[in-house]
Amino acid sequence: MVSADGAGPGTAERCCPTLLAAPLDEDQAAELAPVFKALGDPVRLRLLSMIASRAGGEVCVCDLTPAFALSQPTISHHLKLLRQAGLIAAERRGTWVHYRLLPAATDRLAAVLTRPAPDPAATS
Amino acid sequence: MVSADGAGPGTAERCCPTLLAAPLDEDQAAELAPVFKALGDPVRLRLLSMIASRAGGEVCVCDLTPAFALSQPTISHHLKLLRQAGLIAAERRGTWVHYRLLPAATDRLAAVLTRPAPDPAATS
DNA sequence: CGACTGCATCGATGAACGTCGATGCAAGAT
DNA sequence: ATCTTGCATCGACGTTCATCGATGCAGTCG
Repeated sequence: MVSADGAGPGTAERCCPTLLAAPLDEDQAAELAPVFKALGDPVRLRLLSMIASRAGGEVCVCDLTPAFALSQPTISHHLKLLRQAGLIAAERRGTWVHYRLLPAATDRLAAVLTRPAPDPAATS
Repeated sequence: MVSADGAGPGTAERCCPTLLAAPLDEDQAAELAPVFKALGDPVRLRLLSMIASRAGGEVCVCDLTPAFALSQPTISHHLKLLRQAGLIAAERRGTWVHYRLLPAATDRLAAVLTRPAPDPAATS
């Protein structure tokens, strides 16, 4: 599976996926952009927030849909995009489908946007 | 009593809209989404990275344009979107226009995507 | 002064996106 | 088995986006 804070060798992650420290590689940009694009919609942002801030870590779709003035297929569509971006995961339990956050994704984005250091000994 | 950083109970959370702690407000989502949308493109992601990782903190457009296989108007368009999102700022010095990162924007996004606490008392 | 360079803006075009109603499928209820 | 509910998928429609060539504006150089 995906190693969130994988420190072991052989992982597909580079050493410094920090957007603010070194120029982003073309492949890295192509990999990161869709995830940011998934967050570039108010509805998806609120959906992710509702899922992530849930105590049990899981939310039923039946709790998400009535929170918006949108049709049920539209909410399902946004959830699918968030799922394809690797931000959330779905699990069917009986009649209902529960969604939960995949913290590795948000952790990665937060790391990408975090300034590593104010360059203490960085001369040339 | 604790008076360092307002970590006590009843802390006002209006200053720190953490996406992963509480359901995002509709207005907050509408304000945050365009910024994420600006990052949802590989070209803009690389542009921002090239600007942010510059030592002097400033990059001339003439250094950015030849780094892509795109026309100059297209690069200018992407820079405009990043500027409108509040991520970068432009300054004209003589013939050339220099862009620099606005760290407040990326700091805010990083904070939004950061998990506040690793569940101190909620471990099973 | 006029010519040239760097960058932004304009108008157009094809692709992608957000949204909807209709429909399909899975699982529980009767 | 049949009906009902919860959710995903499909097809369609209008809007937005990414990209381009052409053009305009600001500053420099000869």
